[in-house]
Amino acid sequence: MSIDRRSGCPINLSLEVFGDRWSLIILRDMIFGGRRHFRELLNGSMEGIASNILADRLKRLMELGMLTKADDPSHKQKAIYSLTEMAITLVPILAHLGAWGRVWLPVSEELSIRAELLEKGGQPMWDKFMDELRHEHLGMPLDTASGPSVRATLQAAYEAVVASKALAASPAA
Amino acid sequence: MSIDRRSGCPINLSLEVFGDRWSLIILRDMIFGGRRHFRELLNGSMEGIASNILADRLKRLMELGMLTKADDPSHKQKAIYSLTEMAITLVPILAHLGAWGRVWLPVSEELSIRAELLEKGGQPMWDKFMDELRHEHLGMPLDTASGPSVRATLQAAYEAVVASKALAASPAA
DNA sequence: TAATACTGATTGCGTTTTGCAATCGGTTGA
DNA sequence: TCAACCGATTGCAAAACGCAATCAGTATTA
Repeated sequence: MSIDRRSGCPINLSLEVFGDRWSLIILRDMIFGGRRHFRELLNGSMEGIASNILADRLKRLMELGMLTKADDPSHKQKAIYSLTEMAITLVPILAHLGAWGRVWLPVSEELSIRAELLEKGGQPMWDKFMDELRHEHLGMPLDTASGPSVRATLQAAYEAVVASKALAASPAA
Repeated sequence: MSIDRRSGCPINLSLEVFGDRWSLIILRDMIFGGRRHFRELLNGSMEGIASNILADRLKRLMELGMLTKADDPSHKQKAIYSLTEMAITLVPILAHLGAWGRVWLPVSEELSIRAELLEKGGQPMWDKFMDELRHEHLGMPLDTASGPSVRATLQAAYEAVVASKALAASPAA
């Protein structure tokens, strides 16, 4: 379950960590969707991840040091998953990945608005976002507590696009 | 063999293109190693790709528009693979991936020197590199023909580290 | 001219990983 | 008491993978 070590190349090792079809999807949902529980990740998954795959990937990501797990005080059986610093620093990679996909692949308008804003925001926005994630997942103090959170900003933009598309679909309603 | 389209999310679609253990490795060898032929990719692969997997991925990457294939005039049976613009614009992603891996994973010194230089060079170096790749693979004119090529610079740094490590291993020789 | 090596693949086969559906024992709130 | 929910786990089929052997055509060279 741990890393293969086919070679010591940084790109290869990175691929061995999240070079599959689900690991980055899970991290994306935790980072951008704010999901912390198994069921949130399972039912909220746009791509329809299966529960065994989710369980396997969560375990693997924990072994690799990308996630930690803790008991949720509100529910004895509930576990809460947290991003580690290692996972939080993926934000720039996810931003680039989204930007690349937006240019070259048949993305949907409402799902790409986040990537567009994140790309335009650039490093300052990524830094602010990572700072917020450190606060949320690692309990660190917020350095730059200014204005609405990056996640809220992205989410609001997403919902605005969804609303405007719904309006365009039934303008008389 | 084509894309799944589990969702229109840019990150998901990007993962469907190269979210496996080999596609990015092949592109890495073409971009940083300058490999253009099947055998070069097969035998030069540090991670030891199997020939059927290589054939499959080359075909898939062509279908996705990341590669093109042409006859090599020097050898009637030789095919030469070229990167498309779509693949060339992966350079910043590969740079970030390498930088992240260098920080968090057990990379080897000689294989991470390239990632280090590419990270330090930043966007200007990535632009220069992409310009060189466009020249090499797409026949475009070189906009910024100044100094040694980025690939040569990275390669020289790699070889210097290898040499210094060999010296350290047998100092009296 | 004949032998040898190299070209980009393809095939067969056994192993591993993946995806899906059903299910698990325990917890919670009504 | 009972249905809904919690994080998983299991069985099973399909796909992907890794490896070795092989292919036909081409170039090199003895």
